[in-house]
Order: sequence, then structure tokens, then C-alpha cells
Amino acid sequence: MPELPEVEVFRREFAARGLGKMIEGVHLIAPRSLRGATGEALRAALEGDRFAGVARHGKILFARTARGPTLVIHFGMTGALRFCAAGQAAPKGALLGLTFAGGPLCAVVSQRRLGWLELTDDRLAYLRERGIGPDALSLSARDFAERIGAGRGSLKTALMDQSKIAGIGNVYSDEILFRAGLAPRSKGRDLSREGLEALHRTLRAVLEGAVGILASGAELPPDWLARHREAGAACPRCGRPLRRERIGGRSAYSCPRCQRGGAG
DNA sequence: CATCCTGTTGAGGA
DNA sequence: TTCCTCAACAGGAT
Repeated sequence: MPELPEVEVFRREFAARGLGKMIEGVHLIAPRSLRGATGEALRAALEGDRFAGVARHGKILFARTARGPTLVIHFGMTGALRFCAAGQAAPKGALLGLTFAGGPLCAVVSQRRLGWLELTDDRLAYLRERGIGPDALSLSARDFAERIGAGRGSLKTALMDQSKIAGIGNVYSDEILFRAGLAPRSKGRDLSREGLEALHRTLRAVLEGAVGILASGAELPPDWLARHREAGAACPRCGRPLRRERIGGRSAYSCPRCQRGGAG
């Protein structure tokens, strides 16, 4: 379930366990998941080098080698980063397995193979070329208001638009709007300046809170909407039935009673 | 057997 | 221009 908080946890684990060690083996298990490069090029870019840094932008992970090339990882809907003991077989659904000298096996897993891998020499150029917006946690309140405040479409869709803000998906967009008390179909341009500032604060609180919780190894608490995304579930705040509706082709969960803001 | 799904992309239309 | 829906991508859960 990788949105910004999950990918940030992957980044931290990669930073702790994947940096500075010689990359001994590069096993491209799902060749079709590598875009714009051949398996040989991937091996040439990584093997024998070491990772010198790892960055996250939105839901994308960038692992930079000391020599320069950067491995770009998109996790798709069900992807994850897994570190296994050396010598262990790559987990089921692995796209790529990396073995480090004297260290663990790092596997990029995407069970439904909706994740993918790329190589780039320039992370910022990569983001620019693809039109990815600023990361949700490095966005100023002013920038947030400019990008969201004029929107004529639903707030939920706007929050999930990676060209506006990078990192938020279906689950956390619902969570942010729930915490903000805004209906998912309400529109950015119907919010006041204060409303936009409050929504931005809520966005930060939800994402930073989730990172802290997930990084500690815990799951999101039961008073989060994310724990109740299923038919017949009750609102964790007021106990009334949650609403499920289709917005932008995705299932949106909300509480009709607690989320009456935004004229939605 | 049918339906649903946390992401992304492109087509087509209002 | 902007925004919407749909289909496709693949495989597993229900």
C-alpha cells in the first residue's frame, strides 16, 4: 500500500541497510518491469558499485550509486521493498533482487507487477520531464493554496493528482479529508484562504503522523479512517455508517456527518 | 463464477 | 483548457 508514508519507511530502511555496501548481484527477475533500459544496462549501472544515497519524492524512490546512475523505483499498487537474509531466495512477486557484499538481499516486490524500474542520471530532470509536482511534505502553504485553491474538480481528485502534489493516493486523500472535515467532492475553489491553510496543516499532520507510526512498526490506529475502508464500516468518530462512492474511478470513503465542510 | 483493489497512463468526450 | 470516465496493465482476495 505504498503512498508517501509507506515509501518513506522504505527509504529509511534502504538508507539503514542498503547504502555503502558493494552491490555484488543484480537479478532482474521481471525484465518487463524495467523501462527504457536493458537488463545489461541495469547491471552495468549497478554491479560492482555501491549506493551513495537514497531519496524519496512523492511515491517514487531514487537510489543513487556512487558512480552516478540512479535506480528509480515505482511501487505501483502493491509494491514494497524487502530486505531478506543473504542467501535467501527472492520473495514471491519480486521484480528485482540486489545482493550486497556481506549484507542482506534487497528485493523490490510488486506482486501484481504494476510497479516498475527505471534508470536516470538526473533525478530533478526526471521529475521535471514527467511533470511530477512538489513532494507533499516539502510544499509550502502558499504553494499548496496555489495548486489546490483554484481547482474546479473534487478536492479528492486534486489531492491525488501527482502533477499538483506528489505522494498522496486513494487512502491518504480520504484520511486527510476526513480529518479536515471536508466532503471528498468539495472543490478547492470553494475554500477560503483560511480553509486552504487548515487543509494544508491537516495534510502535513496526517502524512507526518503516518510516517512516525509506520516507522515505529505499528499500524495506523483504529481512530484513523484508513482502518475502516470496507463495506458496512462505521465512522471511527461518530459511529454512523461510512459512505462509499466512486470519485475519479476510485472508491472514496467518507463520513456524511463528520465531513460536511466545503459545501460538498 | 464474478467482482474488487492502495497506481499510472492514454483515449475519448463533455 | 480543464476535468471527467473508462480501459488496460496482472494477480490475488473475497
